[in-house]
Amino acid sequence: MLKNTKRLQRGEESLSRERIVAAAIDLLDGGGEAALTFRALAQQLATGAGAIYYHVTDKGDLLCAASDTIVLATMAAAAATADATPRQRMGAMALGLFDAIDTHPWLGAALMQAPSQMPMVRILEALGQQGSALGVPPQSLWQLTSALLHYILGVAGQNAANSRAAQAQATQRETFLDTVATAWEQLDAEQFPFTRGIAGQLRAHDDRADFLAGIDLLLAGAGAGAYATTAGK
Amino acid sequence: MLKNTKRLQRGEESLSRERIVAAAIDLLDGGGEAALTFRALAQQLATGAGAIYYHVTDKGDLLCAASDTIVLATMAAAAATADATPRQRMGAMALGLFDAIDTHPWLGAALMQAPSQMPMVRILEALGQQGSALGVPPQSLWQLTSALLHYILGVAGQNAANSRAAQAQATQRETFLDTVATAWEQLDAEQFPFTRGIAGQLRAHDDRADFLAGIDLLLAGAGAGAYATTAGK
DNA sequence: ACCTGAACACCGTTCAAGT
DNA sequence: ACCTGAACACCGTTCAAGT
Repeated sequence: MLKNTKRLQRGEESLSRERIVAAAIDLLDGGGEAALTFRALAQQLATGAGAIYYHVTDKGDLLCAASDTIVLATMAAAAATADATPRQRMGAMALGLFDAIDTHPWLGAALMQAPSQMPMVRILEALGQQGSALGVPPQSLWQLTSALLHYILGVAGQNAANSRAAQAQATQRETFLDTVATAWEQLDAEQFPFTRGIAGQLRAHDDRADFLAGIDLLLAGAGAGAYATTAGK
Repeated sequence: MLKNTKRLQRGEESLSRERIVAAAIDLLDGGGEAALTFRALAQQLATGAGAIYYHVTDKGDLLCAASDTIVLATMAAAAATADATPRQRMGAMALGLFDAIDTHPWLGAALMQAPSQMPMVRILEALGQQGSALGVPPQSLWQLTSALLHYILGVAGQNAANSRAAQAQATQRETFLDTVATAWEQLDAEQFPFTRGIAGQLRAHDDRADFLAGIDLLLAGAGAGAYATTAGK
């Protein structure tokens, strides 16, 4: 069904919010946040820059819609894990988000910019549901979920910044962290003994494992271990 | 001692990194991140936009220097607290950062953008030193400090985004959160039962207290309570 | 050495005009 | 209703030219 008066080529679809969001994700994945431009988007969609505003309010709206597409898929996949305890599903969600941000680094910054919008609400909802199922008492649920959310957001932002920095230097994430570690090791010994000491761990560490360790810390602190006897480690 | 050939008015100082950073902080405090512009900065300093680049590498460098000025003062104040346990000093640092970000909302986003730069390193160092003093075993220190750092960063970013959003709507932070809570209450009951349920708590909650609760969760999870018998609550 | 300010290469967003 | 694309009001950064 054609919505355009203009004759469309075979396989060509009329402009729509979904097509715009899909093209936006392509641009973001390809070249990071800087690559998402209304002009670039218009070119990719073979239309004018102004046409996009007919389907999208804002650049913020666009970023939010792009984020939501990915978050929706990620959370649905994690929630659907069969034969899993609430604790395991919670881990799957956290890990799913971590990986999603790893493959779409722009997602980290996008989530930070709209903390009360749909994508974050979806995450909050999923964490809250698993927390309830875990048996965390209602009075503690707010603090636990918001702490988890803040933590996830912090990791997201950090990863986004790191991959942005790595991209700016045209190096891999790994060699970028190595540069940072070396810089830390050359800090003043009097002022920065601790940072100098852990620089090596920065080089060796496993982002994913550390991320999960933080989630464990929060859940353990909330006493989740007490309710979840079958918690996966 | 004048560095300029040009005759300077009484009280006028030649351009310097410190003067530029101070002016940048003024602009940021006055109008948020959007207000920091090389043109605005040049005007405030009665100079040309290009002159600033003689003292500052980048806009990123400028933001980093501005952040560091505030973080340095904040951490020094918290570390200097007399008659305090390491645990209390840790709380003072976290709270000091929270308040600093509250009065300088742009700081939240700025810290997120440069996670391995000086301002964040200063925070890492301070947390690590207190963690050591607390008696946290060296093997656990990396995970604890990086989890704390991520968490603080997440809260920082969230606060920054909230105050940006409130400013965009020209309302107070409080009425902005009220708007969000109302939106959450109108979400689909089937899909978002948890979020609907805690919307009220979003309205009533105390940011500062929740922030501290998260820190407590992490420290408790790390077993810090075991080493710190005199931990302040 | 330090500063000037015009110029460059971009942005997001708007809007008269078209179909 | 939907699209076009020029125009507007900005950006950060550079650089020849000045002192």
